[in-house]
Amino acid sequence: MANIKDIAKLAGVSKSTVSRVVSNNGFVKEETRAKIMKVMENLNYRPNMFAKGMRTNRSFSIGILFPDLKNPFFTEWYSIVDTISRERGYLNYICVTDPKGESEEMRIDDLLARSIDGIIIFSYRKDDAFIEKLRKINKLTPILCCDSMFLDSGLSCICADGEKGTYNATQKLIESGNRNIAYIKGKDEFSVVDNRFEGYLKCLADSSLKINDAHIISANFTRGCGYKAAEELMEHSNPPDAIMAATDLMAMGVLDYLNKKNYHIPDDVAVFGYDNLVAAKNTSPPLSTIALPFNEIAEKSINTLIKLIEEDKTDIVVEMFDCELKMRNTTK
Amino acid sequence: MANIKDIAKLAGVSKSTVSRVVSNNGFVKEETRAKIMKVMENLNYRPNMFAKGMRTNRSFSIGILFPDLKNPFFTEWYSIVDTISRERGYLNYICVTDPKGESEEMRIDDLLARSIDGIIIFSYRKDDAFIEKLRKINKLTPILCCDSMFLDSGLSCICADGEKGTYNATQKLIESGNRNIAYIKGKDEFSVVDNRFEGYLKCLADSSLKINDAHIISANFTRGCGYKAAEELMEHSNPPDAIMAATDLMAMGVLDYLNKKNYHIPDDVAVFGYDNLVAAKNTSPPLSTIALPFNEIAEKSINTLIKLIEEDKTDIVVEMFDCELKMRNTTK
DNA sequence: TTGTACGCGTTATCAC
DNA sequence: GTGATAACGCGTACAA
Repeated sequence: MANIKDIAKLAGVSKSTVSRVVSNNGFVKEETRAKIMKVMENLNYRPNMFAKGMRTNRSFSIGILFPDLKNPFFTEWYSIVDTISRERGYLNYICVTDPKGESEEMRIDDLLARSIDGIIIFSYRKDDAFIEKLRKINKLTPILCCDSMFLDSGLSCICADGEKGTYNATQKLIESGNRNIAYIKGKDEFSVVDNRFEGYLKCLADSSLKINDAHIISANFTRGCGYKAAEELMEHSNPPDAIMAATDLMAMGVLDYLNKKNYHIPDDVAVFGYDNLVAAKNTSPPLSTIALPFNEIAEKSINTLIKLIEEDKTDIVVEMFDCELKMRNTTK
Repeated sequence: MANIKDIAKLAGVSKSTVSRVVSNNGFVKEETRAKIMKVMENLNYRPNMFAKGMRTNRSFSIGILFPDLKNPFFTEWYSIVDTISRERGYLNYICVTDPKGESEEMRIDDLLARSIDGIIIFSYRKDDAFIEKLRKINKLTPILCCDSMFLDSGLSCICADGEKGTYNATQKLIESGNRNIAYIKGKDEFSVVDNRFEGYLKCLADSSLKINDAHIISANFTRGCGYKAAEELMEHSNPPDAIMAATDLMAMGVLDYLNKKNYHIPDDVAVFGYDNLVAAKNTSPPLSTIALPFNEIAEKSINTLIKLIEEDKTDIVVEMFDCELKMRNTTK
């Protein structure tokens, strides 16, 4: 691949002049610039990132940690993020972390060893030692968290207000006459969406409805788990008249069960999901759910990280986005 | 951060000796080695990847190009690939390419500028100029293609035998008495799965069934497109008694339509998908489909690329995996 | 407005 | 076994 010296020779100038054109700083005569640009075009010149990085200590690489790529949320989110990073000259390392075990910290070390410019992290973990490590790293390499569980950790964080969203959804169910509202939450060790559950609890309390422990189930985020949770709920001596799930995927499992058992939705049982997956429009019946402002969150995440990288490395940015209720046919 | 010179000074040796210890090649007296190791430990020394890369032209990074992350196939595939690359000391850049436009070539240039060690590519494109460019790059930087469309392009390729898989599925439908088998293929400009279509054509020909042009629809890989295609097929004066789709996602759209119009599946119309998505088990009724050997393909892809990188850079490896029919309830 | 010269942290090639 | 030294491609004072 052509280097800056080749360009200089062909354009009949010195490499410093080429460098000035490439990095767009310093004065270059318009004519010279045009000529150099043309040669670069012809040779399809790209600056060597190693050499550049050695001088500037910047890699224009970002590390992104996902705990689980199978969740459609991440891919949706990443499609947007990748577009923006490319536009701004960055490329992303994608690391899939294992929620069990130490792989998160190891992946972070791998990334750091490659002198990445910043890190975006979706995580299951939140123990103090881990947070402390992140905070330390953040002093040199900006970290952006995308889980509400990091809200008060002294780290930058862009996420959706799952508590408020769930609160509003619960309220909607209550307004429609539901009084026995069950909730399928995530397993305790994966506390990513715990704040959603908080919204449910808070709304019941505010509405003076009693919280029935038998109506709260922990499941593992899969459709199958949603199915089983619904089974457990509906076979209970006092079955609920509405089921909320912390994710659409689990809500779809609930629908699978209810449909199979010929329950009438929403009259026998109402169902509320969370995420507004594309697939949620096509369930039978179409799923009422809580929509995150996907695009805004994705755009804000990457733009914020790049801002932190390029401007104020040690700033802490925290922003929460409101969710929106999508009332479809699983609610009255 | 400490560099090799600091270590050398503190250990009272030259940086060449430190380098020999770090990269573990060349002879160093055990005593000297121990002393150097200790100093490195104390200063928490990490080699600078920029300088190292500049010298060796190796980044231990791999670039992966996906045309569309929303297809669950990719995420499934990548989860496996990422695990293996980490084990072998690599990290992956993930680029989402835009099927329309030149973004593929630009992303490849971006990757090359970062001196990635190898490229894995899933692509929509296959024009001669593009292939030629890839072939040229492949002389220096190993490229592995994961689409059957690259089979005869002189590039390394690991993929599933979509032609044979579709041939077998078509045969199965014919054996069950279906005679009017429609096929929903991809748009012509996105020829990724054309070989699947070939299998359909070949089987019809081998079975002396007439190919009805009105029963062949090009659609755009979404669920909605599958729906519309089914609508077009079923409203035709001579509707089919079976519909095959090039992907499960489109087949699911077909089911959406047929269910809505209260067709009886599979008696009125049989349906066959392709991909064996996790979701295909949960459609109503559960979708008969063609399963790719996911894990094997994923493992083989990354291991092959790393082999090409580390051993025989210019070798060409081609391997095709057989598919397996999953007969569920959308077929007789 | 442009060119010269040097250094960034490594590894590789010598010579000792 | 070890050390000096030359690259690798780029950015940037400083000189012209």
